[in-house]
Amino acid sequence: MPRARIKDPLLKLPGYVLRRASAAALAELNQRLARLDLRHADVAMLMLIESSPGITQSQAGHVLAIQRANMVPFVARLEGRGVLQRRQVDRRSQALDLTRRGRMLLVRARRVVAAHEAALLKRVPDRLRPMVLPILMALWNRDRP
Amino acid sequence: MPRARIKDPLLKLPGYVLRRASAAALAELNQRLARLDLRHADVAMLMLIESSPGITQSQAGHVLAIQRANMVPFVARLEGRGVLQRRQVDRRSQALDLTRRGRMLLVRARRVVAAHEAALLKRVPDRLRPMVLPILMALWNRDRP
DNA sequence: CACGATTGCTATACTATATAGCAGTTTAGC
DNA sequence: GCTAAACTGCTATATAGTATAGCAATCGTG
Repeated sequence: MPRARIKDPLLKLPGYVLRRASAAALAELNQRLARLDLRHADVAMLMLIESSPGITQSQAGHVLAIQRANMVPFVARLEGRGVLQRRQVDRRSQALDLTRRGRMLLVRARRVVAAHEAALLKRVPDRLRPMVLPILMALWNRDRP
Repeated sequence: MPRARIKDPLLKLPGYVLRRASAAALAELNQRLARLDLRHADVAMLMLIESSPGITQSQAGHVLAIQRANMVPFVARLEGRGVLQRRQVDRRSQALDLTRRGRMLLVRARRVVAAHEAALLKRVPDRLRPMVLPILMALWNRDRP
């Protein structure tokens, strides 16, 4: 006989469920991206640079909430991989651009991300689906784009 | 003149916003808990043990998604702090129980968590609020409790 | 022009999470 | 009952993500 089923007393706490949902989704996404040898943050960066070519390193860090210090090895890795290149915009700022290779990789990465996002949304009942993004944005406290 | 405002092209992706919202909420909670010298995982553990006294270490790890290997220093720290105690239930399993000190700390921690959760929900417009938990549970893929 | 703010960087540290393997123990199937 | 499989706690180790402090050079503004 299996021991009495343990109940998770935290399931009523939105903050807790938010964390668990995020962790699960992130792990899933990273697994999907593994075959492109990418992590979720890489794709976020590529998409951001594509959207704002020539964005500076510090601006990118600001948008993605990556600290200056952590941007250094992060960008260096992507540059070393040949998916982005840095360009001196003045004598302290580095502008970032996708390389041809980066753009091609991004095409594939975007497909993976799209599949992931679709899978996520599909778990939500139809009637609730339109509320997903507004609620997440509100929880993020980022209603103003 | 300020450079053209950079737009975050990821704001339409629920998975991305989920991650950002989770990270922001978690940082906020940990800050609130700092004055009790607790982290979010500590409180989760305390609440779980309170809800299921005598739960074994491995069961607790299973519910909270903490791996066996990582449970060891985690539980040791809480035990060293005198908020929980371990009890040998058979010759391999450790049952966990709150100490008196643990129960008293939990009372205060729960107030902090409640304030945090309330603050989270308050950011969501009234009409959407009832959908928060169902949506997060669905995204977690954990509809079945 | 001078001062404060910004940028990229190094070094470092801490948290969270993950894997592999081990010894002892319990459970389940035969 | 005995053996094989599964489980438990543990050590050791590795990686990812995040955080702080401080530095030198540079830029923007008053």
